[in-house]
Amino acid sequence: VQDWETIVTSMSNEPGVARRSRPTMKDVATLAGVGIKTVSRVINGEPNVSDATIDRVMRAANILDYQLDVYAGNLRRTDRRTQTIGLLVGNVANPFSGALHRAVEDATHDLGYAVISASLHDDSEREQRLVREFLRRRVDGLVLTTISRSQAYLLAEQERGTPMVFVDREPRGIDADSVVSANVAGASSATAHLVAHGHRSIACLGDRNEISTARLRVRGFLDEIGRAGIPSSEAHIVADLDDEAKSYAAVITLLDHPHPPTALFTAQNLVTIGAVRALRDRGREHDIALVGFDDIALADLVVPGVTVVAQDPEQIGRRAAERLLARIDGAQFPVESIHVPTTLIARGSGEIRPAHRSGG
Amino acid sequence: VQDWETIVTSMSNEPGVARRSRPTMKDVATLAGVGIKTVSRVINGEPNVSDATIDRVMRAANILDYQLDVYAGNLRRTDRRTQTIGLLVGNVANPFSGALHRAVEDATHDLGYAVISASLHDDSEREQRLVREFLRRRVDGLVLTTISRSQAYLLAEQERGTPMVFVDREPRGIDADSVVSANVAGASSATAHLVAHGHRSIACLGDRNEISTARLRVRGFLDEIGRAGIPSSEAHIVADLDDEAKSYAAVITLLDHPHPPTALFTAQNLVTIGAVRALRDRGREHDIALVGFDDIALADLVVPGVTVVAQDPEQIGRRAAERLLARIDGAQFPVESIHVPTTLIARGSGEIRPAHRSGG
DNA sequence: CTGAAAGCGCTAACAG
DNA sequence: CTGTTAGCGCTTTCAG
Repeated sequence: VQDWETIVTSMSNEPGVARRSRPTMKDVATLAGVGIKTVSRVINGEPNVSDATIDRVMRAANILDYQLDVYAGNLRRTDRRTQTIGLLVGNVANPFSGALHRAVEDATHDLGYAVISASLHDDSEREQRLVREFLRRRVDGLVLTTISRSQAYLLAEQERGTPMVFVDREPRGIDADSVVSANVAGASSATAHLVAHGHRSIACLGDRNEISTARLRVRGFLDEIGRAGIPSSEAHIVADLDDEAKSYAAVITLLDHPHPPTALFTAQNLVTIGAVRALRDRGREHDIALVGFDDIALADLVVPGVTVVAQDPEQIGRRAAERLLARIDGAQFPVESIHVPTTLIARGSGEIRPAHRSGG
Repeated sequence: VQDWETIVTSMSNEPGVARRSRPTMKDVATLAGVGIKTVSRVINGEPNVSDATIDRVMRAANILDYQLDVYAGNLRRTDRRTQTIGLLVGNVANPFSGALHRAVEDATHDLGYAVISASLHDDSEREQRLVREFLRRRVDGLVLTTISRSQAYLLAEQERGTPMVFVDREPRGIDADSVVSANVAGASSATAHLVAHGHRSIACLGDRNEISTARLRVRGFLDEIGRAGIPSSEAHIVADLDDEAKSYAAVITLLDHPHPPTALFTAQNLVTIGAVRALRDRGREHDIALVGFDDIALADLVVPGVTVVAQDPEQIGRRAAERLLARIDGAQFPVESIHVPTTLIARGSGEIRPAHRSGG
């Protein structure tokens, strides 16, 4: 061992220079007195190395605090795996994105994958820039939430064999796996719930129409309005509410109208929160019904409890990750679009009945 | 252009094989009819290339859908930059972590950095495994939330020049930058707020004692209890509540006691939520005061509103990222521990006064 | 069971 | 303004 210390010392940079350089396999090989390929075998857990050699190599690696360079190895490796996946979510600070992220992490962590994550912020250029950054880092697969009109820019990458699974929103211009909520069915069930409680004047407030899920939720709403035989003139639709403030303002406007709707269907979590605040500020939270799409934190503790159609971001993330991992492993099953069901959770706000109007 | 198509076709793999291989700089160089170094110059935006050549190269790169391999380049580059940073947060699904993550992403995105993120889950072994995975991917810097007794395992890495900034919790066994909330001061102010509203029997409910911030918040609580001249026998301390269910159960136990405290200080966001639910379920939310550490979503819409000492995860993340970027750029300022102030937000629950007791 | 040589995709250092 | 050569840290291939 004393010999080793001498070697280690002699390997350090010029005296006086504090920064010691990062050890390579060659350094470990020199210290252990073996060839570089033997170090590679030990570090990667390959067979056909004697126990004594393994021990020598591991001791040397520990002394030097050696860390394999994943990407350097990947360069020569035939399968070109970086053990890294790229995850694009709506916004890492949004609870839906967080739950999705968590599920992807859980499904991939034990297999040694690292996750490069980024926020889309519903910006088309940003989407493409971020995907490009993932690709420049040679991720083994992509889990993507998108906003661009078309994902055809990924066709060449797909042809090259990079697995990709789209989450939350289905892709366009490319045929690839996707895992999304049952948006139409979920929006329908929310609307049906309000209709069942006697409402005929219902407003639907949603996100930017550019977003496919926003459009699908409006469709589900209108489907149900039609089924209930409600004239479309009774169905107010407000779109392009992409943050809480806009939602709040829109709901205030509705409430201040001479004939406000008796119920609201808010088609996105931030829109729901804006609506709850507006109802509260106008003191109408107990007489105007509300059902939101996507669950929100503490919804059961607000008064009245906020009725929602809950999505299942954990399941979306888990199934997307499983699918991606199978593709990375070379599985050849057909492309599929998986729809994850939503769940209506009644908590009070959605069960408010309309006040009897004298006329009109 | 027709010549190019011929070349492209001839470069594709054997006919019948769908999977076209990923183009390299050499492929782009061949197609553009220039040397590989010229391609490198164009792709990296280096000077001294004629406009005509730039155009030829860019056209070839676009035809082939060429994407630079960041890590292959890094291998030879003198500064060894991967333009990637490693971020370890408590739990990507926790709002505090999400806000922190968002701030780090915002501060680094425009500079071309990618963020590899992972969840600590307050598991010491997991911490070290994840940090190792970051290092194996040669991140340019680390932003870390930790739980291990000591971070001395990072000393060699630090000596090697890898910048690291600790967030939320200060490191031990290593001298490095950190950005944390003013935990003691924040807990004191929460406690002082309750004392100022007439409480003398206050319970402090917190996370696992193993976690440094949990200990600091208890210290802040006890400091204030002492300053107020309250005998420590009046100060109930319940620790090791690391999820909402445990917190709920602990609060139920307290409330069912013959002489429950008149006020609660919950020292972590999930603990606060568990307490709110327990108070509600026992119908005591209007007569037992509550102040939480760390803000929670919709706290203002719950009845009564939940008074909290809010942390500032955005600022923590932003300052940590700024510090890290400066270090990556070679800045040599001294190691610092930055304490980010907290803000007391009164919403109702913390302003409840104790009921007058008949005796003792 | 072990090691030497070649080369992955790229950039540094030079030479034109 | 452009190209050639060497070599980053590793794995592959193949020879012991």
